[in-house]
Amino acid sequence: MNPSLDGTKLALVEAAGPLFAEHGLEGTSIRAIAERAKANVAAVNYHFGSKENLYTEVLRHVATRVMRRPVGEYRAEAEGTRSRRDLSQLVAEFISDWFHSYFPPEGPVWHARLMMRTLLEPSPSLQQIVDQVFRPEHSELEGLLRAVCPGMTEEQARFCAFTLSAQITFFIMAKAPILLFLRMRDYDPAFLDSACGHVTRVVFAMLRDYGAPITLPAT
Amino acid sequence: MNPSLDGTKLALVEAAGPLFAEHGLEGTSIRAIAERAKANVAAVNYHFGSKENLYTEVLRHVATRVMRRPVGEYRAEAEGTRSRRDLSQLVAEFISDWFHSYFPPEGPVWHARLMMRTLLEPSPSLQQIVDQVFRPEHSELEGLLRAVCPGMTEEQARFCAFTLSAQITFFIMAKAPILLFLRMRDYDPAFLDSACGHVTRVVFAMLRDYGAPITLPAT
DNA sequence: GTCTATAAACCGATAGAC
DNA sequence: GTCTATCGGTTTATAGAC
Repeated sequence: MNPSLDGTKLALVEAAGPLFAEHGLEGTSIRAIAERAKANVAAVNYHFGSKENLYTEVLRHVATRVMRRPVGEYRAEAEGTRSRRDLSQLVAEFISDWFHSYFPPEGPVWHARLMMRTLLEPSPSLQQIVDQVFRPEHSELEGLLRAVCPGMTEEQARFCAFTLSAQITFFIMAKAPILLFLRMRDYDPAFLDSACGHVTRVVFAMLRDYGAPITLPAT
Repeated sequence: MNPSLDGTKLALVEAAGPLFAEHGLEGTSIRAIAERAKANVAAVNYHFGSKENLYTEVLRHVATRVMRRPVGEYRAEAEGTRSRRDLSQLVAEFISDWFHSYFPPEGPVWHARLMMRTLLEPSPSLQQIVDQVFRPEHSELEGLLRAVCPGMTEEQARFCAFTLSAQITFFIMAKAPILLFLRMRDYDPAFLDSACGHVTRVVFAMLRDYGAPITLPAT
């Protein structure tokens, strides 16, 4: 997507990602980034001009590359499905896929955390991120919801999408206190399955309340 | 609650609150706090020993003073209520009170933002905050849910409480992008009413799905 | 393009006068 | 308890050799 990311630039972006996600823009030093990228202290300023520019580049990198399987596919499938059973299955699959895409069995979850942090913290490129990432994705999500539940108004679909986003956002952002609260070391697969099951159940109850012809499939 | 907060100490705590909420612990300098509090640069270290201690003190101040009407009152009332209509009314009132307590018509909303930031960012006193603030409050909330919906297991009540927290958390944390997304300047009362109405509807659908004998009261 | 060296500013914390 | 002055450390950013 962005061929101008050569070796060092790419290394800097990939080193900065997890650091920004964990410590924020102000809490991450150029030195820490350079050290992690095995690059020189001056590399960031040479390649990006400033730390803020690098932050923007990292967000662009995350947004254009590593997002989950497109929501639009589910929406298209939902629009062509009539059977109550198939529609229910489709929604359940979407929620599960979507939930677990933020908690891969292995690998870093800093993409999600960085996105979440960008939501919370005013960043130099927030307007850009909203327009280029959140708006299109949210639009697809609303389309999926309205395909499943044709009776919903636009505003209701928007709020339902918020409810969906809120659930996953919460488990990502509040991970540290949740773990302390539950006296756990890390989210284990069993907990994630329970959480995903609860979210699915809540979303089904919500959509059914709004008139969707769906029933929670037996596990 | 804490009588040892005299003039200057109180001024420092009240000056630091909004700054910590907006810029975080690392992003807020002692000098900025002192300037806002019209105090000397050395005042923070003199009165609190360190910036981190001040942060903890601010959180304690927020937690012990400005939180909403205690959840325990609702729980106690719910445990003594049998009528389906009264129980429904009680739950609806609780959700509305609780939602709107985070969006007062006037006055600062930095309390909520600071709490949210504490959720996101590892702070020196997170364990303390979890034990002293989140755990008791969550316990009361779970109690309320189980009083309304006696069939729920402990784990189910915990997840339902998470769902409740997630909804409000989302509207606070993601406020900036939501406003950009909706092309609004600020949450207006009409939007907040719609949002609260949606949250109420979702929670009712969820609790009914878990077996609670409640019905959404007509507005 | 990569490195060293360093400038210029800022930070938290403290010593000491008042 | 409040203030000034300052220390020691870190930050971003840059100048200049290679």
